[in-house]
Amino acid sequence: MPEIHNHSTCVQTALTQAAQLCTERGVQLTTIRQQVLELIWADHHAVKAYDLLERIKPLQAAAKPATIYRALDFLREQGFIHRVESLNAFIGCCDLKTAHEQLLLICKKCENVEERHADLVMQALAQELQKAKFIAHSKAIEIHGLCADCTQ
Amino acid sequence: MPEIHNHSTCVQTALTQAAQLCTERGVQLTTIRQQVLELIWADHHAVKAYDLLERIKPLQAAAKPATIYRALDFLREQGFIHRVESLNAFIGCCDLKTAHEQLLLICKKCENVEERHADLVMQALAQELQKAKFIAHSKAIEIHGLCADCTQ
DNA sequence: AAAGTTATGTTATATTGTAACAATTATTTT
DNA sequence: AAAATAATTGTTACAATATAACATAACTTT
Repeated sequence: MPEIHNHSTCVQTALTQAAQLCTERGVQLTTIRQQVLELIWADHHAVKAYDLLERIKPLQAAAKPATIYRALDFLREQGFIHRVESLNAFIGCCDLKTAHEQLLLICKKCENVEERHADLVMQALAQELQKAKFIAHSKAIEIHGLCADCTQ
Repeated sequence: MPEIHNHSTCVQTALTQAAQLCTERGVQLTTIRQQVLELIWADHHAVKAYDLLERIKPLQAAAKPATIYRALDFLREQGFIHRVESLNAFIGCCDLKTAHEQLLLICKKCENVEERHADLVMQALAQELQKAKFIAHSKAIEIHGLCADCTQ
């Protein structure tokens, strides 16, 4: 995330694109799913499932763990969010339009998660996988440390 | 893992090196810790904490979750094992001597986990991190898919 | 409208991981 | 060797994360 960034635009773009993709794909962005997606986009931190559960309760009094996990499953299948494996948490995907692999930079201090394309890394990785004769289905590259803003 | 590999040698090396490093470092490779390390090295699959708990019970009747998690913490601190974040599981580290980053190739079929150095990937990653001005403390690169043996 | 599909409600439970404090064992200091 | 200190383990309880299974409701297609 650049220091200066208009977050409401950021969220609006994500929600609009998600809605559009759902229409194209003939799948339903139901109220619950949209609310979960909005809650995930509240900031650039990774959010835990049970935090989402607490946050959605004012909107969906009947919400239970399954409510959240089902919405998360859907949003992941559609590629709208990523699971941060090393945190058991979730973040909104910054680039719904172009298919891409995710390199996640997770700051220990501000807890922001930045998603980067990192084409060169992915290229080197593809080579390495070829060498290993390994057919990749999914890739998780998660780096923990300190982001640019937090290392002054 | 190469198809042909003498696993008992593989395990022996890991255990011997671990014991030696513990002596050098002045830390204790206690019975429990050694047993957990051996159980992790039983094969090249990632092992779950509660599976380890079941497997250690014949040897340590009093074993409880904390018993396992403490041993796992120790073994990780010493760099003898890795946590596979995307599986909530653990594997033995194949290279105790040279410090290195881990690229983990996780086969969905045979469930073997192969650890590779992947210097080119790490180099590209270092460049990307520099570009992002991100100071890395830990790196998890986990690829799920089909290994060479399972793609015939 | 009926049938089929998709989504949600609901209860219960499985899985993964930690906190806190007591008891024991190992190591260092006297 | 005895005492003091540190490290490890025992033990109980519980927190946090995630899924299964089945009932009900809502949409879609015919």
